[in-house]
Amino acid sequence: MAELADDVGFLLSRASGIVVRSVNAALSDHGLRVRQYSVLVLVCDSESGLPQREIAATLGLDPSQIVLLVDELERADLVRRAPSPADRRSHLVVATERGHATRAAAQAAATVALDGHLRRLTATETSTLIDLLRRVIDDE
Amino acid sequence: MAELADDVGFLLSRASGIVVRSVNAALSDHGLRVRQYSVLVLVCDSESGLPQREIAATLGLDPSQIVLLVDELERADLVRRAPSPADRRSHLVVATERGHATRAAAQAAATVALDGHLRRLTATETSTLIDLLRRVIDDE
DNA sequence: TATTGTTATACTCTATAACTATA
DNA sequence: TATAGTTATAGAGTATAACAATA
Repeated sequence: MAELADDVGFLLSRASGIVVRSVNAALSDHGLRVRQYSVLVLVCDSESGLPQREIAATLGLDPSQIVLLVDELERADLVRRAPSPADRRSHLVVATERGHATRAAAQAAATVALDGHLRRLTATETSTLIDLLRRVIDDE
Repeated sequence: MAELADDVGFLLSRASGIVVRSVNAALSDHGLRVRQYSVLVLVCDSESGLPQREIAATLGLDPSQIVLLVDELERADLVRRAPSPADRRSHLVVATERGHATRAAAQAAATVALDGHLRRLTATETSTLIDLLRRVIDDE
């Protein structure tokens, strides 16, 4: 990896920066940024809500960061903290009606923004990229 | 892209975060972080130094950010600002002897850290990843 | 007028440590 | 004693705007 243009680390952070920036711009119409959005998506896709610890693990963030993200989502009435029936220490983060609706609209906007950056890749190449990125991540 | 695990944006930022974190840890022995390091690499690989504007464009950063990065590298005696013969507004950032030596050692450390995350990918797959990332970036 | 480098500022993201209430 | 959530803080990264010197 002599050249910077061949450095996977550099390319990853550059690509990530570019994509995150434009997805953030697309999400701003919905009052979201990528981090809040990814929490919302996880919660919406869960059956009966998720404990914050699990959200943190899935997103690779520290649990203390989830607190603030959920605070913001709760303030916007997109999710709420429900008591966990099994463990009184734990909250289950559950999406509200408004949360589900916002997620759908936000996801549509995010997809458009993302697709703009993937338009030079075929569907097969995009799948390959996803597979390769997953294997880099799983390695952690 | 229903699932978060299939979202290229999420995967990119997650992979980038993981790799940057461990490359930063590897570079810390050399008093560098990835952003300073990437400036150093660019400067070392240039024939006769680079104007800051060009560094900014290549790295996708704002010129005002380059000022601080070059300040730090200069303070560590890894680069120096030389007057540009052609344009008195512009400085050419040039690597010092110490800069070249540090770059070599830092690059070796960064490569080890990076390879740790790529070990599940074949050489061909790594090349494919590089190609795909470049095409996502070029699209900007 | 436009461009290079610079300074300043504000905001977001990341990283830790410590605290509380429960288990 | 360990774990879930929380609070606090500091540092790094990102985004803009404005300015002086020079083109």
